[in-house]
Amino acid sequence: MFSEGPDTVAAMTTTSPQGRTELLRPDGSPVRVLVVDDEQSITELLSMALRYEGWQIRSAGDGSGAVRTAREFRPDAVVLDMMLPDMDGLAVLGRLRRELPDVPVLFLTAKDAVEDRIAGLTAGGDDYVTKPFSLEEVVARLRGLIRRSGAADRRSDSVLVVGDLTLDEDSHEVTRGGDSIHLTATEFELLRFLMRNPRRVLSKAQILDRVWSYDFGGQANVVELYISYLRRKIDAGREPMIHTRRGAGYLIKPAVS
Amino acid sequence: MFSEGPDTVAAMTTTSPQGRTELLRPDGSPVRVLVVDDEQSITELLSMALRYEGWQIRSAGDGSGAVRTAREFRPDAVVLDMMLPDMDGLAVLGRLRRELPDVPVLFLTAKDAVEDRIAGLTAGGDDYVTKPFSLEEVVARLRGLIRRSGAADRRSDSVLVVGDLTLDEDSHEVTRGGDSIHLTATEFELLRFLMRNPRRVLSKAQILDRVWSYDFGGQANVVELYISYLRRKIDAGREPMIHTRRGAGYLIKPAVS
DNA sequence: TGAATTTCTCAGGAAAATCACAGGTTGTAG
DNA sequence: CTACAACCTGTGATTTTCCTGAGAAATTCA
Repeated sequence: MFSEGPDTVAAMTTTSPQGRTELLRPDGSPVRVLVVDDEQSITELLSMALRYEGWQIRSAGDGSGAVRTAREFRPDAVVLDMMLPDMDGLAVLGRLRRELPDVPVLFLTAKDAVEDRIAGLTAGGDDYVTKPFSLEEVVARLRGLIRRSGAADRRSDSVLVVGDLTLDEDSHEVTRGGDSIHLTATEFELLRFLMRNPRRVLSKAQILDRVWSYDFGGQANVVELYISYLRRKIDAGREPMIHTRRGAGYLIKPAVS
Repeated sequence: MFSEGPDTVAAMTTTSPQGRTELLRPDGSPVRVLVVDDEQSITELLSMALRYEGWQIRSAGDGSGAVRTAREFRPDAVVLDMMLPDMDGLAVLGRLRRELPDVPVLFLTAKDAVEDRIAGLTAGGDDYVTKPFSLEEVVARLRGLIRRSGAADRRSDSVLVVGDLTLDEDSHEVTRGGDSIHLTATEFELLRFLMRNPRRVLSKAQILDRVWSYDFGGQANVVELYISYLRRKIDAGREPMIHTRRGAGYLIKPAVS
């Protein structure tokens, strides 16, 4: 049966007190994710962020450790750096596949070495992000993989809704009051983060930490700038949904409060 | 001078306040918090304030002491100064994470060092306050962290209610009789402090100590001024909820007592 | 490769918040 | 009733925070 089986991940969702929707396994236990990267700062960063999603995390620093942990931990998804010290990423993948045939993998890869090798791999339903990534990106991709891998129960949809504003995480489509709105990649991620935490004040530091890459070293006022861009596209001439809490941060909420 | 002597002492020694919602762990035992700072004045100040919340406190003055204490004390949350004598704040964080993977951390950091060093730290749901902080700020942030981490028993919600007045700590929204009221950051903190101690006289000294930063060197009548602001916004044309006890302090209570 | 798009820095200016000061008001002790 | 202490609040200076235009740098796409 699948009471303990990690391979069946129906994408049940439940809503926590904060209004956050969490992915859960059919038996109500938390989703399990294995993180594999040789840089410890990366595994720690990812573990933190993914635990905060309510998931159960294990990490490994090399290929053999990954295979060993996978066998015992039976994760529902794997985050795998393609650049590991002991063996080639493809070799690790092969061994993982033997242990966990149906588990989706999110590859981490350097910016340049993308197209050739990865393209083929993602054909099987896997996905990848390039380093340096933003946490929102990793979390979103992972949520998508897990959601789709539990094909039996695909009730959870990928659309966030706040008031008359909608954002589709799969198609990247954004509408307000029915009108389609074009956003750039960064604008999209910022809006997604806001909409995943509606009616909640988010500080500029929080936003920077989640939406921008972990190695971003620039000015903190990019957040102000992109809020400004979003307002121009989303609140333009309408009842504003993005609000400033001076000295605290920003929040999004339905217009007709 | 703003110490009235007897009144202050009387109010300070009042035992467990009624109407205060206390955070407890699932087994009913008090929440445990570890405070790490090398300035003893700071750890003492914090320990006193946090104990007053009904929490169990331990403190450490350096990184190695912090790790040692954490292992044995198993706190539900950690307050961590990023500037420690023996090791880098990030190093301490790493070691703490290994001991206590799921424990939320509240960082204390200098005002200017925010931009560079905080990057990535709030990613896992952690939070930070800048020195000099106000005690209310630290307590509120800690309560938020503990609440969200699930260490606390009841998934207590973030809304304070006194009569027809409500204050939401997540959205920073304040309403009276359904009408939304806009408050500035300082007004918000003052009202939060009053509402967390309803029907209780709070001296100007107490208010100054909790709501303003510990290094505030200004005139004591800022409290009067901000009470005045609050009244204008909250009691405007309604049955007053904020009352003056001449020679003693202020208190808030439901209008139709 | 060149053009279009996107990301980000910088800086000026607007808006808001904080606080000191001081004169007015109210409660109360004597 | 008087005088004083405690409290209230208008005014405005100072500081903080936020917004946004302009353009440079980087990236993407044809």
